[in-house]
Amino acid sequence: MHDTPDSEASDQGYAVKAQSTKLRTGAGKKSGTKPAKRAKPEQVRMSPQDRRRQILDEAADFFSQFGLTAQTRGLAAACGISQRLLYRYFPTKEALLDEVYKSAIAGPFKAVWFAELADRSIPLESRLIIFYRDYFATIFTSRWLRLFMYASLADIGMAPNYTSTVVIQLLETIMAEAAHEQSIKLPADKDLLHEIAWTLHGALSHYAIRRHLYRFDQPVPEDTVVAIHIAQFLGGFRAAVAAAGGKPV
Amino acid sequence: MHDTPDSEASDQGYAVKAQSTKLRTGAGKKSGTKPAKRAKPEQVRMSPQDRRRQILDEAADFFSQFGLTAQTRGLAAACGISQRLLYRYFPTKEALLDEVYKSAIAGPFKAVWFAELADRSIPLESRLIIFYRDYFATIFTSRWLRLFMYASLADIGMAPNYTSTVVIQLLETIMAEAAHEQSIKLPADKDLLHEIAWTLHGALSHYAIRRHLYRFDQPVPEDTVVAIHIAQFLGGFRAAVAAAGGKPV
DNA sequence: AGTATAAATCGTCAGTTGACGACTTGTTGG
DNA sequence: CCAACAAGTCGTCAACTGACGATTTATACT
Repeated sequence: MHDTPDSEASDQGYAVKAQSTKLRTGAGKKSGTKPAKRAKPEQVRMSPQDRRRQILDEAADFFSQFGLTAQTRGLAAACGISQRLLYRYFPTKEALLDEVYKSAIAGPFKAVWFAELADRSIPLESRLIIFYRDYFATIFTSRWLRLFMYASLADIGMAPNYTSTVVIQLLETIMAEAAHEQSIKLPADKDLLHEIAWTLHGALSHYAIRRHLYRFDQPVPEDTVVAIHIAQFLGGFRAAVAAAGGKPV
Repeated sequence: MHDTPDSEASDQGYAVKAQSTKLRTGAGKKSGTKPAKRAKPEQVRMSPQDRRRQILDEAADFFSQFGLTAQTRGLAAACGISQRLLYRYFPTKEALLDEVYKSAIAGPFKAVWFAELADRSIPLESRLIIFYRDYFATIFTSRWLRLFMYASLADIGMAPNYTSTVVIQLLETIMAEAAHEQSIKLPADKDLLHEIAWTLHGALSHYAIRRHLYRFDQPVPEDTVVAIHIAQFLGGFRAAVAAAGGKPV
């Protein structure tokens, strides 16, 4: 009955396989056959804080993989707990999803990025390369992108504001730096300005989407792709600003 | 697998035969009550071809709006028919989804685009503007993008090949034209070459995603955005090719 | 009109799925 | 060692959902 109840008949592909790694067959928790070096080897019962954290982390992976419509029973199985226990930590599935969004989507953004992008002691091209390397490791991950996309499609409106606000700030920073380095006067229209920055950020976002969502083959190394896009952006910056109506100085 | 349910007329042969009375009644139920005789305004019973077409069209809208996990009962209601009738035209929900994918995702691509993009009697910038204007009206629609995204996330692998193959062809065409107009020698590596073209196509794809999936405010007119991105691409083309390792001539 | 055909509906079944009351059991402090 | 607290599980309900046999009925053709 228990023990991998997901029959292969699942037509939607929700199958939660390979979630074993539990091995919770009694065997006490002491005199571990496996030191594991973990301060908290494997508690049969966890503190509410740890359990909650574990559920949220597992849920981020789970829902990013199977979508927000995936079932709570599958999530419970992935956590190695009963489905009922989820409702001890979250009143409803939707409340759980809200928490997942906050911790896994809005959480990872770093404030340092603004400072690093504005550090004019380094060439802008280098700054951009460094920034995007980190951005790919933090934001443009399979988990983040899929969760964000599922949430966007579901129109849950979860926190589109926070995310978009931060990204807009990044775009403006990049624009200010590029304009400064190339001595170009930017258009006064903020929306137009954002659109120019999107030629870079959107292209790299789409590259990430291609990798993690469309699952296109991606033979070219990530660093090379980033370098190409940044070169393209800086090389075409003057032309883009001109097309947007700004006057080059 | 697309077999007809019982012993219905296998419409495979008809394809595009009956185009008559294609008057889409939308969803309005305001027309006559029971027409009964001689009244062609609203048929109580439709021909299998028309009904099938109607279901597929409605299904594309429906699933693009609510996702591929939306229920067949909802679709039936949207079509104004009983849920059971769906199974007279499609053996399973999955078979229906396959057909939707074929007709609404793979279908809209136009072969003319290749010819138009390669017409060197017109400046490339103009060709690209014309091409993307059409591409936005045909492919970068809310319906297409959402369906494609849902399908990609579900990993149904439906027909990623066809779509990606066509897009790759478009990318190569654009690259060949840009290289010719700017007298630049392209890198031999196809993957690298595609990546350069993606700086344009990916950026515009992402713009469309922003509009229809993320639902960002989009105050800048579409034509302006397209113009900016194309200017950016052509202006930075040489730099991008150089970054990719190609040698400018 | 009358009848054959098939377009369309009704009713229902079996497996899901979010939610939760009631019960079990590991852990802690005395 | 043991009682009390709470972490955790069991079983179940009601609504949902894909699928389909049985039945009704609009339409075309005598």
